[in-house]
Amino acid sequence: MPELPEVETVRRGLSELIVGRRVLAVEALNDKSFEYVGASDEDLIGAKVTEIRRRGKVLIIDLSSGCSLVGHLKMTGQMVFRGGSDWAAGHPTDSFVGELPDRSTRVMFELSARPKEANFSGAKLFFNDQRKFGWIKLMPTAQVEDLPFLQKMGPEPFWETAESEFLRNIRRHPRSLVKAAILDQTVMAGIGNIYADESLWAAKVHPATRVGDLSDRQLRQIFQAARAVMTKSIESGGSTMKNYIRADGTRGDYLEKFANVFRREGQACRRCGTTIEKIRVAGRGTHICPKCQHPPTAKA
DNA sequence: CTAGGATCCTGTCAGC
DNA sequence: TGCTGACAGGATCCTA
Repeated sequence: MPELPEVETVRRGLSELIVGRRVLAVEALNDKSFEYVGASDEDLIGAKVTEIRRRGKVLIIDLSSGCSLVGHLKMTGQMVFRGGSDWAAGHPTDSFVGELPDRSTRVMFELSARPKEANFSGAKLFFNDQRKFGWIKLMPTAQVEDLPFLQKMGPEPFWETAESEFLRNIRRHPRSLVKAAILDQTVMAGIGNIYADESLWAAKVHPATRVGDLSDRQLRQIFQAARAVMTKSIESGGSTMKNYIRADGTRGDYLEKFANVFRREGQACRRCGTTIEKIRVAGRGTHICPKCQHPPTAKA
């Protein structure tokens, strides 16, 4: 699930809540969810959280020990903080608000009080992940950038050079379907299934179009749309506990606030009124307006 | 080298 | 009700 805007929301939330705290204890309830890479518990227990960074969909929690906790939420990961103020972000589920740990909890961190924190009664950070695809690795901070996945990663959408890098990278996949190409993290960092569909709808490009059949102008429009929709999502706060629970107590969906096509099949296109369809492209569920987004066989 | 499909895992939902 | 298969906000590994 979590794509760039959601991971950024996690980063901002955790920055407020855990920077300055020390790690008192860690418990991995699923071995594959927590891995030591050239580091041990000695690099974790007692270390203070100094900064929290993000690269694409990867979260990087720097510690005073010279090591970092590097995490990927994949499809169903979420971070939940409990202690004083409660907070949660990532893939929205009832684990945002239920008692923890629960059956989706994979790793738990016990954290210290901050200086001058009044009435401290414990602080815990939970990494929950229903499908167990996500992971957290403890490793030396200096080695984080050498992770193959980060080495190959394309530009952040907000970098100055992002548009030209995106164009150069995506042109290396002329036979790919454009949806598959923009989901490729080596082309551009941070896009996932939601923002891929939203970007292509905004750029009026059909997701099954081959990259080689698109003009530079169309590719630029896709890039601009992706950056715009992700910016808007970050500003609206991604998916957090706060917007998961409606005022009346029922469960809401933060997509309601900005999605034009994603999970809107059967509803009217906000641009032309045509019924949104759900199809399958590049092995992923894909939402389109069949009128705005011309099929690949038609001349664009 | 690129492109496409299977795969990792749990949970839910539609259809029989 | 109970079973079965499809599918899910991701990325890697394997094959052609």
